[in-house]
Amino acid sequence: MSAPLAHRPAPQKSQKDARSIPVLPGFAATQQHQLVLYPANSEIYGQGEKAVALYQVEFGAVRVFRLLSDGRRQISGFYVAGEVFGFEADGYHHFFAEAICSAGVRAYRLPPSAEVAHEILPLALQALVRTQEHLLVIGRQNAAERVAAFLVDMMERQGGLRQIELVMQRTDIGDYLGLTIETVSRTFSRFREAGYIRLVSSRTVELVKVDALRSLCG
Amino acid sequence: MSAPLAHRPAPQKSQKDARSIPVLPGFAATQQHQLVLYPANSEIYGQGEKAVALYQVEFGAVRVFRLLSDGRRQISGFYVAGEVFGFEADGYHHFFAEAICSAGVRAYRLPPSAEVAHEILPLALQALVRTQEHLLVIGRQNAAERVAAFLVDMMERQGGLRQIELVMQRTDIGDYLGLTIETVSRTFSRFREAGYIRLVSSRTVELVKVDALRSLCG
DNA sequence: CGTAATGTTGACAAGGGTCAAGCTTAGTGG
DNA sequence: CCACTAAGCTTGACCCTTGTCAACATTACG
Repeated sequence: MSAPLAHRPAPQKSQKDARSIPVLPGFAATQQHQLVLYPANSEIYGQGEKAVALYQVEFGAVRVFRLLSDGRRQISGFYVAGEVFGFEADGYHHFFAEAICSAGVRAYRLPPSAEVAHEILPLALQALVRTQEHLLVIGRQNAAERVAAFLVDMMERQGGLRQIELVMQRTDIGDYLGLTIETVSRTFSRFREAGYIRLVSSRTVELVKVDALRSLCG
Repeated sequence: MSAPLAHRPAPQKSQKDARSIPVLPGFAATQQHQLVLYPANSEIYGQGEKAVALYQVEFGAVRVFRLLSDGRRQISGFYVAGEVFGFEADGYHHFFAEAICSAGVRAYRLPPSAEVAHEILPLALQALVRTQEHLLVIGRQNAAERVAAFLVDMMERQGGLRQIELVMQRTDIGDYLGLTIETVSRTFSRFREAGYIRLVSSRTVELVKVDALRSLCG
């Protein structure tokens, strides 16, 4: 399951450019950057491709993941409006990136010899710390702790509002947390029964007892 | 278990400086860098401390890890001669670093406004990719696959020799792979029974069937 | 309204954790 | 040099969490 979708619909360049997300500092208006629209489940880049740009989400959401040969998938991160992804080490992508839902992504072409390194470095370091913290969740926490950490993280990334929209489906959450969809679903149900959350719909969650969830995260 | 060791023996500055590890490019001889000796199990830095330097292992080995409040530990990486660690996002350490065995570590003081960003960026990106790949191992592979991946990785980092020295103990391997020491030990035994490895001693492993191990990794 | 995709729930199995005992090795001191 | 000790490692028995398989419910969509 969860093989990367084969189709890659031709992304469209955006015509209008009314932006709420500021251009990355260091990439002045003269620099090459352009907004591209990706339909839901379309590929933004694939493993093995040459890495030519950094990407910033303008709207929608993106998943970045890796696959094992038998199809097992690990999502290393979700990215929503304002967040940057696409960091690669040796000029080639080691991961896949796909739009979760219809998404606008600004591609910043990388100058061959990066004078923008001092702009990119903080972003890369932040990504590194986030990934290492995720490693702790995956490596040492149980299902309830992982889901709680996920919900709290999502809440904080959506401005701290108690009611959050999960753009991704259960499969994505499972592959992000190293769990099966059944375990994710059951954990949601347990949280609902315990009064920690309210499932407005399967994709809309109200965090009722944030403190309880937070204390679960360790 | 595995709480960070409280004692922090005063590290000694090295007198002689016969080096096999080249100084990081960008940190010229004029830059501030200095070799420090850390005894086994001594702390190099701790979570919450101000991050003032990058570190490169000259000899010995280092573990970088994070703790949950109940003592569960996740080692995000091991570092041996030539490897660099200590990347942090916001000026403070989010992790602990300890010498596994007696280790020489060169500390590169970070200039406040980093002109060396373009030197550091590739290292940070490499660390990011490594961590994301480790995430796949932890999140989606079973015990045998994790241990196989660990052994193959260790082999490659020690020059590809079939006989490798594991400087870390089983507890460290477990906390790196998200497993208990018992499971690590049992998996080693299974590999031995299957003829994949030979346990010369508990810390010395000969990889007899590298291909078998490699195909286990996915 | 019908169909497919997505999500939920239950029964069962298995992989890995926990607890406990014993073994091996290294270090220490008589 | 050997005995004692402690730390580290291995192995076994048992159990629990999570995965697997299956059925069913719900939602989205044509």
